[in-house]
Amino acid sequence: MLGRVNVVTWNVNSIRQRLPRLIAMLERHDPDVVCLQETKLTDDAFPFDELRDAGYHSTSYGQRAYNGVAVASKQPIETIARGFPGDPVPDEARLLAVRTGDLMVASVYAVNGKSVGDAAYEVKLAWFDALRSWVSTLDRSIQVLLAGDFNVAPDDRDVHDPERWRGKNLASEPERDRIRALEALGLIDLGREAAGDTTGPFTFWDYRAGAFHRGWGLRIDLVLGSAPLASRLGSVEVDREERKPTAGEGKPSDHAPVILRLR
DNA sequence: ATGTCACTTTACAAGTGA
Repeated sequence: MLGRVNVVTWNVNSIRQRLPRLIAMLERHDPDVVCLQETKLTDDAFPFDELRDAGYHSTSYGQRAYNGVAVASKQPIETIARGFPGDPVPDEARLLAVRTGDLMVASVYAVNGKSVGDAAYEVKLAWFDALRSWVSTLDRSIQVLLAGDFNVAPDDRDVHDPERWRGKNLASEPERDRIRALEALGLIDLGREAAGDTTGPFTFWDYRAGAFHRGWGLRIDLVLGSAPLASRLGSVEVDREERKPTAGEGKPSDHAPVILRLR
């Protein structure tokens, strides 16, 4: 008998800076599983003790200063993968896959790509191709979840101003093709599934230009589930309050937590 | 696009990445 399970994914943009807000988020949403991105610290500096005190096992795949992904869970965690074969930037900590409870969960932080035409953009596309190859090796007849910051707005409903973003990094067609390639393997965009044919909900607002205040958001934090997992879909919500400077101690991340509820 | 933030360093300002 499977119980209700809540999963949160959140790009915290430095777990050191965000720790008080992270602990408050855990108390607010009481998630069973949490996927974190941009922890920006090495494993030896990860706040395992603070998370344990909050009731969570946790596992980190980190690095100094940049990137870094982690998973926390109320259930014990078995690490499945740190990174994946063929990653064009293997020194960058961008994927941590685990087994916890009855789920296989990967915390994902995709290459940003900087801008279309930049060398980093080509790396981004190659990174997604390698990710696709790895996903193709997974048993997708079990409950698999890829959760994290994919740095791609899958279609025009996922950007505040489609014309302004047309062809730009985070919204370009080659990037969107990479998301569709993951969907072609049977993964389902649960955020879109839950939202239906509407705009948003957005998960990221640039720190600059007062983007949050002006509503200049993007939906780039995704929860992609295998069919057996999607069959348990309850809801997907964005905690946009958390993006506000006033929402907690210290400053907000530029990403809001995404809460996936499974039946 | 860019009114910011977080990181680093032959560091105490400036470059990088987002």
